[in-house]
Amino acid sequence: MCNISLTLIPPFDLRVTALHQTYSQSRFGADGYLDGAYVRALEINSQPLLAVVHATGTTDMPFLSLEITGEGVLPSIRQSVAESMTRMLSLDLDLRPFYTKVRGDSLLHQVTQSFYGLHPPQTASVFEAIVMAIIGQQISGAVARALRIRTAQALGIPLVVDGGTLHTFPNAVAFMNAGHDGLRTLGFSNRKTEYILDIAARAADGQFEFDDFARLSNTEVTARLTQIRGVGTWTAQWVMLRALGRTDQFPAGDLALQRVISQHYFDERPVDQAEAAAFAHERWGKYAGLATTYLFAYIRTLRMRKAG
DNA sequence: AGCCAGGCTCTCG
DNA sequence: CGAGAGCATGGC
Repeated sequence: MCNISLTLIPPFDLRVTALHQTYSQSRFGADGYLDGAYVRALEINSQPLLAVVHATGTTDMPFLSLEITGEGVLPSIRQSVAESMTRMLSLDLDLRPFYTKVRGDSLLHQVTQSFYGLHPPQTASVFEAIVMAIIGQQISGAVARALRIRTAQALGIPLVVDGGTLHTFPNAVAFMNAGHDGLRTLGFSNRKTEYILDIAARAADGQFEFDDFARLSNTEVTARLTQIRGVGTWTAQWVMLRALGRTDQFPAGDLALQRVISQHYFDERPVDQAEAAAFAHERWGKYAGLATTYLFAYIRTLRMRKAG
């Protein structure tokens, strides 16, 4: 199987980007960072496969190559896998204007140095982003991570890698087959179970295609997504950040973001959603979504420091 | 033990 | 309209 080379805009650090996707684990559901490679279990045209991305060179001048493994993988899908990886690793995104913008920012300048070359990783589908966001609603990061892993392991298609296993993100039919009881057993609340089953039905109905969202403005996407039960502004913004690459989105309703803003820019004085939104857009402008990614990278290091 | 987590919906003044 | 209850479960 020959490799495909992927073009990108530097700086790009594969390790930092992949570990952001895996919550610093070697394996997290469908994503892995193994032996220096980003590994992702994908289902393309009902075909389970592994996409493996290797990097050589430096962060400022990296070279990426894509390898595809799986049984009976037809050469004809190689191009779609390459496009998925390009999108999921935000390879076409230029970080430099953002770095320039935050040069004078007391917190973000430091964070962008620590995570230099972090491109905001994306989900494989809009459906995946919606479900992942709903899982994360209200509950702590630890609970959300446990639930996400449990869900992938129970409902995704297993693919063996390096003696371990990665699972594809469960498709809509897998959620529907699990049904109400199956999802409750995994630890979803009654409400979230209902939301996700409805969303799975919509996904199976073809309502979450990338192409349909691509031509919609942020406002239009928000309007469309928040019509769905279980999806509020916060969730819609996360979907835009995680699946649609809208790097201007700032989920100001997010408690963790409000806290970090309060601590670093308001001398611990609590800020509410409106204040956080006004601050973020005034300070980071159209890069507020990139600021979100980096702030969460930073927030996660705080938690790990606490735990470890 | 009890309270809070990377929200959202529904209900009730 | 705004305020408040309830939700699942892991960690402190």
